[in-house]
Amino acid sequence: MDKNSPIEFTLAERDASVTITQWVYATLRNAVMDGQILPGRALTIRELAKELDVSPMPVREALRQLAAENALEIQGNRRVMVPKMTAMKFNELCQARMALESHAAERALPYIDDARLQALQQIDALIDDTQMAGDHRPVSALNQEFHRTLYSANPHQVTLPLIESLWLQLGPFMRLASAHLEVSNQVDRHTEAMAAIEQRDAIALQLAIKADIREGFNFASTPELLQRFIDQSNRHN
Amino acid sequence: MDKNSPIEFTLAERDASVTITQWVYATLRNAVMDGQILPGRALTIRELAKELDVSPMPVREALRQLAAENALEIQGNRRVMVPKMTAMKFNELCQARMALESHAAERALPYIDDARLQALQQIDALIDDTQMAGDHRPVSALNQEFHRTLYSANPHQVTLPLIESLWLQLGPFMRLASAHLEVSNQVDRHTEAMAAIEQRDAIALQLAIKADIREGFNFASTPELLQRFIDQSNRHN
DNA sequence: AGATTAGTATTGTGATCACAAAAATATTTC
DNA sequence: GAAATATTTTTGTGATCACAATACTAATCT
Repeated sequence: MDKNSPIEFTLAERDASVTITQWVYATLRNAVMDGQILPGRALTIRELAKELDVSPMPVREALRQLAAENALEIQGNRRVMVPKMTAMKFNELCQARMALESHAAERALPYIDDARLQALQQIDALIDDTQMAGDHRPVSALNQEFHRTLYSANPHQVTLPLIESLWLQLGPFMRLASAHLEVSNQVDRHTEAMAAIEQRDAIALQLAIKADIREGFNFASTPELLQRFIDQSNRHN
Repeated sequence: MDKNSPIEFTLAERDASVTITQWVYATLRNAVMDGQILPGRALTIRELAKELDVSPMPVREALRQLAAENALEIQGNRRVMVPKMTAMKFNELCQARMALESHAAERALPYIDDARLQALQQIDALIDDTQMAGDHRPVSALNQEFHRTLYSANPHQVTLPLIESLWLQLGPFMRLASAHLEVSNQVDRHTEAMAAIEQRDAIALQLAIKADIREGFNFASTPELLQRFIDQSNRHN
C-alpha cells in the first residue's frame, strides 16, 4: 500500500463549530510543524483522506492552502510534498526571521501596554517552568506564543502571517531549537526583550529579538552540525 | 442579480498546458492587483464561475489560495472579499515592504553577476521608454519585474513569496504609484541601486531600495491625500 | 410607517463520479 | 540479465449533486 513510510498524525479534537477543511488544515499543519511528514514524501489526496477518515475534498483544499503558505511544495507533476531542507535555505530562513521579526517587534513596541507586558511575562515564566520540568515538546509552541503575543500588539499588524509562513518552513527545527537550548539563555533573551519594552528602547528590543532567534538555532553552530540535523530530519522515520 | 457592482475581468489567454484552476487564479490575481474588484464586495463562487465560464470547483480552489496569500479575506460568514484599506494598514504594508525588500536585496547582492545586472538595466530602460510614451499601465508590472529580478538572483531565496503577498495587498496602490511618479525619480533610484550593486555596497543598495519604495508612494505624502486615494480605490465603480 | 417575523432563494461545504495524465507494474526484447 | 515496451493501477482535476446555514425578500404586526 504505502511504498513510503506511513504518516502518524496526532489527531486534534474536532470541534463541531469548525469545518472539516479547517480541522484537516490544522492537523496537517501540526504534522508539518512537528516534522511528522518525511520531506520529499509524496502526499496523495486519497491516502490522507483515508488516513484522516474524511472525504478527499477537505484534504484537497487544505493541501492547496498549505502550499500557498509555502509549507508544502507542488512539484511539476502536480505532486505535493514537504520541501527538503538545505543548509543554505536554512540560513536564509533564519536571516529572514531576524529581519522580519525584529521589524515586527519595532512596529509593535508603541502599542504594548502593561497588560500585554504582563501576558509576556506570564508566558515567559511558563516556558521556564515547562523547561525545568524537562518537558521539551510544548516549549516550542510556547516560544511561538511569546513572539506572537509581542508582534500582535500592533493592531495594524500585517507581517504576522508572513512570519508564520517562515515558522512553518523551519518546521521541525523550531522544535529542535527548543530542545537544545539552555534555560538560562532563553530566559535571558526574553527578559532582555521585556526590559527593552519597559524602557521603550526600539534598538535594544530588535537586538534582543535577533539574538533570541540566532541563539535558538545555535545548536547548529557549525555547517557540519547543521548538516547532521538536516539529514536527521530528512531521513527520520 | 448583482446587488453590488459587476466585476469586469481582463481575461487572460488560456494556455492549454495550464489547468483551469491556475488560469482562474491568475485572472483573479490580476483583478485584485489592478483594483478591478471593489473592496468589501462579496465574492461568491457561483457568480465568479458563471462570469469566467468555468465550473465552481476551480474558482473555489483559486479563492482559497488567494485568501492564504492575504489577497482576499474570509469573513466569519465564510464570505470572501477584497479587504478594505486603511491609512494605518497602508503605512504598515509600506514599512514591511521596505524592511523585507531591503533585506532581500542585501541577501541577493553577492549572487548578482554581469548578466543579471544587464537584465536589470534593460528593464530599467524599458520602464523609462514606456513612461516617456505616456503608457502608465505596464509601468507597474515592469517595476515589479525589476525588483523580482533583483531579489531572485539569490538562488536560495525564501522571501520573494512573502514580498509578493505584500504587493498583492497593496494592490491598486502600486499602479497609482507608477502613474504618479516622475520619470526622473524612478530612474534615479534604479540607477542608484545598480551603482551600489556594481560597487558591492550593501548599505547603499538597501538605502536605494528603501528610497525607491518610499518615493513610489510619495503621491500620498500627507494623511489627507492618502485618505483621498484610499476612498477613491474603495468606492471606485 | 417602521420594526419584526416568516418564507424563499442563494451560498459554502462536503461527497461522489468521470476522465485523462502519470506512476507503478508486468512483459517483452536484445 | 538489463533495457525498453506494454499494461494496469493510481492520481489530480474538474463536474455535479445534496444539504444545512446564511442572506435576502415579503408579509405581518404594533
